[in-house]
Amino acid sequence: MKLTTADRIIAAAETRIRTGGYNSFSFRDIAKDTGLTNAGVHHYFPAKADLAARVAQDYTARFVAALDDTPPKARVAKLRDLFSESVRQDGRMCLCGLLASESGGLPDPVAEAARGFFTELAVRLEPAFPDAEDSHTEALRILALLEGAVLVAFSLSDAQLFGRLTASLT
Amino acid sequence: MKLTTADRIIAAAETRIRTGGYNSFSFRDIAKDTGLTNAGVHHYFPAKADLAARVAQDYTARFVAALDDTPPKARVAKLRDLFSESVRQDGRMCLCGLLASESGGLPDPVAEAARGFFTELAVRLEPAFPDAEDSHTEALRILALLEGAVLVAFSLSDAQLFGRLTASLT
DNA sequence: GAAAACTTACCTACCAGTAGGTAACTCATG
DNA sequence: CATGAGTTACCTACTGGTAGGTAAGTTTTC
Repeated sequence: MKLTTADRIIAAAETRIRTGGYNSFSFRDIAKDTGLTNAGVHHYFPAKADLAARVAQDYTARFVAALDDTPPKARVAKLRDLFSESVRQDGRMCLCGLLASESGGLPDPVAEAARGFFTELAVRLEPAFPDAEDSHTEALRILALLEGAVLVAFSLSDAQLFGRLTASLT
Repeated sequence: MKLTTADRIIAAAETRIRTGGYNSFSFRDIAKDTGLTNAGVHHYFPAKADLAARVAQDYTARFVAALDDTPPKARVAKLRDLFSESVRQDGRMCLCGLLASESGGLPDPVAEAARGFFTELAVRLEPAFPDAEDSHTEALRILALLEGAVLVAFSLSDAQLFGRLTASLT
């Protein structure tokens, strides 16, 4: 199954954003990455915000799908694995963690898409804490720890560090 | 005590970076903020990387000084307070957390300055864990949790959330 | 009066986004 | 089955605006 042009654009944009953030890439960069021209990219995504929001939505959807396919009790460990892969394989930041941190200066749809990553995943993590007093906060605590661990490991360029920082999540 | 022009530039740049990241502000923005011109800002900081690196160094120095003034056992709580203030008062991200997440696309001196935030603070947190097997990792774990909590609270625009996410640090 | 602190004026490079065209494909009609 | 209408997927060429940065002059301060 071949990737559509739109998907290749999305993939290129994800890589670009995950290395330097929303303002670090241009349509021309994406054009070079995909073999298109500036206008060719605009044909699929009229505005930069459209593209970035779509990238964040697709990224979130992948995580959501993986959690929905995992029994509640195993979801924390599953999410840790997903984040771990992200750091280890790509040596890159979490896309939505990066966008969230920049969200003060982002177009609204992009900031909202980044927010969606946390709210959507939190909902899927809550069933993992059936006995907790406040399972929502508990879920967000997991996400905060994972995001922080990715951030520190990424900054220090130490892929193994992520595992040590999140050892408490079994 | 009046602020020097250089310090006003640094303060303006810190605010700008903390809302949208390194690539979201320009010399012209800083000029407007300080009442100077584009070239006036360049007079103090020849290149953008110089300015951003200096902002990160000053930011780090403030945290370092506060921890050095605090007895080892109270440092984790102190750092939590500092981060909490950062979120509550300003409603902004941690400067070095943001820069660290963008560091894949940043000039080297800036990325290194952001890294310095973690390494410097980790060293000061280690004495808080005299019995730990690996006090360095323990210190980085604290930093990861704090950064993640700031990130999530910032993204969801919920200042109180930070307190709940970091309740385990007493 | 010399150094420090600026300003005006400018350059080159790049940005997101647009106007208008073209080649190829789909699909209904005769 | 052929034809023409409409659509998709691009491209070339360009716009107004902004980016970081600089050269040279003016003002302020000591």
